[in-house]
Amino acid sequence: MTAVTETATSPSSRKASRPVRRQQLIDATIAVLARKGYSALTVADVAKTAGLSVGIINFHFESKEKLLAACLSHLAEEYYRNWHDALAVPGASVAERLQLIVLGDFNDKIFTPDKLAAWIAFWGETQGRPIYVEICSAYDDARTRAVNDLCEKIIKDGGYKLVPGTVMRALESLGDGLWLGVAAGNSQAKFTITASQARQALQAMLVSFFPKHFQS
Amino acid sequence: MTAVTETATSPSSRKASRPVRRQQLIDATIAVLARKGYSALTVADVAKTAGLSVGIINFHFESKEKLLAACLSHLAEEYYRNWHDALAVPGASVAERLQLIVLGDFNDKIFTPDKLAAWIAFWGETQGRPIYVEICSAYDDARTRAVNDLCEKIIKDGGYKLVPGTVMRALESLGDGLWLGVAAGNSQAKFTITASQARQALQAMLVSFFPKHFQS
Amino acid sequence: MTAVTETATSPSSRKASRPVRRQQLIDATIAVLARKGYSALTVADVAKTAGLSVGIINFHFESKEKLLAACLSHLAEEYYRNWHDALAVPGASVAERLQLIVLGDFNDKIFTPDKLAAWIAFWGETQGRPIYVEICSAYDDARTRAVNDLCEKIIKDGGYKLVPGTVMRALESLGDGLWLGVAAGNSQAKFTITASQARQALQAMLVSFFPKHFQS
Amino acid sequence: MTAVTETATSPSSRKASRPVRRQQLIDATIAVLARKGYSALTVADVAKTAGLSVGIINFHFESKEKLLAACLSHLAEEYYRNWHDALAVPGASVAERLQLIVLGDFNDKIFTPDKLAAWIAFWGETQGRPIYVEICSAYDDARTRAVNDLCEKIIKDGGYKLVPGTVMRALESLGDGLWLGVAAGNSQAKFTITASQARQALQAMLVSFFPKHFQS
DNA sequence: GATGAATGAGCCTTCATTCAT
DNA sequence: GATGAATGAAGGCTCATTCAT
Repeated sequence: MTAVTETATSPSSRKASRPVRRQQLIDATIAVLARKGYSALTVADVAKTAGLSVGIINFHFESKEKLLAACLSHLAEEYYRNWHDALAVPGASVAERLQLIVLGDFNDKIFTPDKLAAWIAFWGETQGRPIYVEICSAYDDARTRAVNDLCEKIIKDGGYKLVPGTVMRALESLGDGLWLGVAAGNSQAKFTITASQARQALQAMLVSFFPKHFQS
Repeated sequence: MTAVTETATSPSSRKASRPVRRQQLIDATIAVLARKGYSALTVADVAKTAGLSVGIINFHFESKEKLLAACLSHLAEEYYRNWHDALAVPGASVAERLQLIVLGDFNDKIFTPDKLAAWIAFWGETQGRPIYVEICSAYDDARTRAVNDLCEKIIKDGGYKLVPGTVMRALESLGDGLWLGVAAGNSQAKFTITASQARQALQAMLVSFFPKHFQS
Repeated sequence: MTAVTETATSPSSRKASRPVRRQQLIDATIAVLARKGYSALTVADVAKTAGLSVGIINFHFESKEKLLAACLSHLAEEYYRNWHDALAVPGASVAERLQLIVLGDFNDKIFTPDKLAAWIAFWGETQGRPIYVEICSAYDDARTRAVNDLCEKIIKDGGYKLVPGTVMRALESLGDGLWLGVAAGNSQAKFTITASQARQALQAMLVSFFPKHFQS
Repeated sequence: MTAVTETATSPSSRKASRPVRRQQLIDATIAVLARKGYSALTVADVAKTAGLSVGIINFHFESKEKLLAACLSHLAEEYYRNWHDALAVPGASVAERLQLIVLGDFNDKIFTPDKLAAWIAFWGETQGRPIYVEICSAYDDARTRAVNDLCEKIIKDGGYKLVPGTVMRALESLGDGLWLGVAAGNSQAKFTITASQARQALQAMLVSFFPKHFQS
């Protein structure tokens, strides 16, 4: 029962299935992005990291550009699924849901040093690359709306004197800023933020905004 | 009395002084960073934007790498001076000082679309480029300490049940996240943040954390 | 009696005989040569045009180079057979034979847009590829000698004041030039040559050189 | 009077004028085309042949493709000027003009082994490269018309029973075919055509078509 | 026999840097 | 000081060839 039947398309086999190879290359891209940043990433790096040859990238992605776009899409979708699944918990109160969605950004699945660094790398390249904005915007809108809804309900429920949009924006931006801060801390030491400090900051904000719903 | 002392250092004069040329090139770098992003920036772009020849860059900065480092240093120092000068206002209360330092990040001097975009571009390239972290860290430490001090004093003064470090981190990260959000909004439209919304979010947080010191 | 002997060698059968597969690939090569030219031809193109996989080419021809050589050999031999068979007509006069051999170059069998284009493509790659010259030279020599013989006989027979070699060269070169001209006309429009105009030019030359043997 | 003042922009000077560099690179392209053929030509070859670095090609021509197009344009224009200037001889009869234009294709200026080979290389790549056809067609039309006019006049003048278009086509195609034949002879030996034999063939054709105007 | 994913050498192109003018 | 043509290393992409299936 506990045995896991490995599929025939393990990454190391000479002929892996298309999706497997693509994922393998996307993972390698994230790793290289984290190690060298966007501007210094080369397809040779990615191929080497994946343990494959350079030609394979254009074979599976047509171009470096499309590999990167696919990588961002992957991250965006994974991020989306993470908070979306969190909301699916049955029987959770509105406040619990808000906490789940907001603090869920620091889950082990998506909150890894490499993925964080990859996200920042993409953010930095948004200028002059409208495609990256496009890739994210649909997912982002859904997220923004979801958080806004929860804030609205809690505000009404608690009779808080707060503007939902402002609170939503504050929570979301704080999350982004903390990711940035944590990511900066990966490379060096002094005065940077740890994941648990990040969660505390977020929690403090929830408590502060909605004292009737959250306790430190 | 009739002599125009600025003449020799006008950017358009054929023989401008070193500092003037350097500033001219740094400004052009910021503009290109905003227009094309870090990875697509070329020295030819910068030179053209500055209305100068390519050769001049290596003459004044030795290399592209050093030009970019100088550009980041310029941004970091300008940012530093902005909040540091804000604190120098005589006779301001602690709460007023905190507000000044936190909302001062949205001053017209440093909060311009191009400079914002340039900052994001540099953040994205922090990975594998320790120099960029080094350039900022001294300034950042001072800032972190300054905000932390103010939070400590306000917490003590108001008897708030809050951990200064956590509040400091929340305020600073929110600021970063809002910059990110505003920058993203420069390129596209839906659901993004404006500068005034950013200030409101920051203000809401201050009010929420320190209700005795701040009112919406 | 009811057995269909051809079945096993139909091009579409999974296991076609070697000669059939080779011919299929040579035909595809001619088609690609005509569509894209020599320098842009890829084995993937050829394979796709033939409806086969890339691997099959090296299996049947060892290399791209050898496929192309085989293709040229095929064209050269087909061309050779075309005029050689024409000469085999029994009871034809010398003049008739010359006309058959010279105008036979415009027969439907060998004078097709694709084959013409393929020939021109090979001519263009003669430089630095002695093999192509070698492939053709044996066939060419035979042809040259045959046409020269016929010219000699007609000149002697008609008492013309002409040098056989010069006439032979003129006729053969005119043929080549007309092929070139017709091929050029395949891709565009204005002022180019049609097959019937080509035949007229050749005929006009025969009439002009040998008025006693040919009439327009 | 005999002293030739070399201009300041000799090809070997570090900063030659744009036209000089371009011509230098076009000449090198012709040489490489003749040595290796179209498909094997690399920009590294061209640069090396010109004694310059690879980067210079894209600097002066943007791309390999445009270098080749410029090369063909150069050949086409040079060819055009050659016969056009030949027609400018004052006091020449119509027959003399036809001879000048037709045999002028074998002038030392344009009839060199390298240029011949380059022409053939381009002819071979006409398929799928409409640009090459476009480059030549305007020049070609003018030429076709000029030869046609001369044929018309001679036919009328001599009362020949010939169709001008057919004669024109025969002369022009013979010229093309002879170029092809001579070019083939550059690389090998047996039974190929020399320049003088080519001129004889052309002359024989003129004599044959227009016996009252030309004598062998 | 046949397939097509995988490999990697080779080529075009870009661009930071140099240096003669 | 300033210019911009020239250099050449580095990187992305193509594609002939291989080989596990």
